[in-house]
Amino acid sequence: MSTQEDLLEEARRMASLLQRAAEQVRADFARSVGPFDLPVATARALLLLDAPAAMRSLADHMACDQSYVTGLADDLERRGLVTREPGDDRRVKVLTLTKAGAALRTKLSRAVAPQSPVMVRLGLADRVTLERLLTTLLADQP
Amino acid sequence: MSTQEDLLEEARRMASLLQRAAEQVRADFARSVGPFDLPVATARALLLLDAPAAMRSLADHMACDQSYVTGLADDLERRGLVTREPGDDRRVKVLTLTKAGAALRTKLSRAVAPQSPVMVRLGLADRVTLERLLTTLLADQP
DNA sequence: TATTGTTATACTCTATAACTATA
DNA sequence: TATAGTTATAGAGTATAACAATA
Repeated sequence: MSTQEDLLEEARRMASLLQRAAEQVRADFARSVGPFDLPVATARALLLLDAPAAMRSLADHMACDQSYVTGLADDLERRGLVTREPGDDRRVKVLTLTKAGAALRTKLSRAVAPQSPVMVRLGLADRVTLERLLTTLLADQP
Repeated sequence: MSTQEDLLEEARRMASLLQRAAEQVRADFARSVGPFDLPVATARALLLLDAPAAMRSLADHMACDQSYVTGLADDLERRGLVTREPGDDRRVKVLTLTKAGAALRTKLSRAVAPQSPVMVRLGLADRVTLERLLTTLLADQP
């Protein structure tokens, strides 16, 4: 009997499962976005632009650098999906969906969410449990 | 009643939690490997070389391209941790841990798993549940 | 003809640093 | 002084394509 080895093996298995689940989520999102001819990051930004938002705020929500958001905003603007206008504080630029942007965002959200493996493969009770476990796992993370 | 926006929001929240959990696992692995002065990918290869393996086989286990393994094998060999010798099929090169490689692999495996956040933050019952949910989520994946 | 491993190169994603214009 | 956004550049990580040796 080897309790220590069992624990190590369990840790390895859990780590692998979490990595694969995350990869599945990424791959599924990319697959859902594919038909829309949008870069994945651009699609993610579009979906987050539920309401008008400062670029800095979008960077926070995407957990990325502000300089990266500049490129995404360029792309969204080039495609006519957002406007980029000064806010009250004139350093800020507010991204607001155009009519076309809102329409595309709606189509995108209809394509993305229902096909998500988490929503398809797990029932409501399981999703609630999974959310609780992952939240515990991530508690007090920096 | 559940609107489209509610579904999207739930899917997004679950995706985010899974991404963050996976990132936590990666960060923890990197932190554990840190003191060993090995690149993360090299450390991962070292841990997988439990037994001698063809480079192609290692690429399969790491889910990466063969050309990438060439670089890892170069690194491991440079450090004196593996030998790289022709197999029966002389196209194949077999990676085998040296004495130093085996010793380092043992130390590494002891350092990596025990402080894993999954093991520390979740009790046994929760880990069993999480494993069941993730396995369901990943069932029948290509 | 197909496969292993190698090499050189290219690509994707994202961050860092320096800058400007406001505040 | 500090912050929002921009620009140019750099780096990590990994793949692609062409190739030689072997099957």
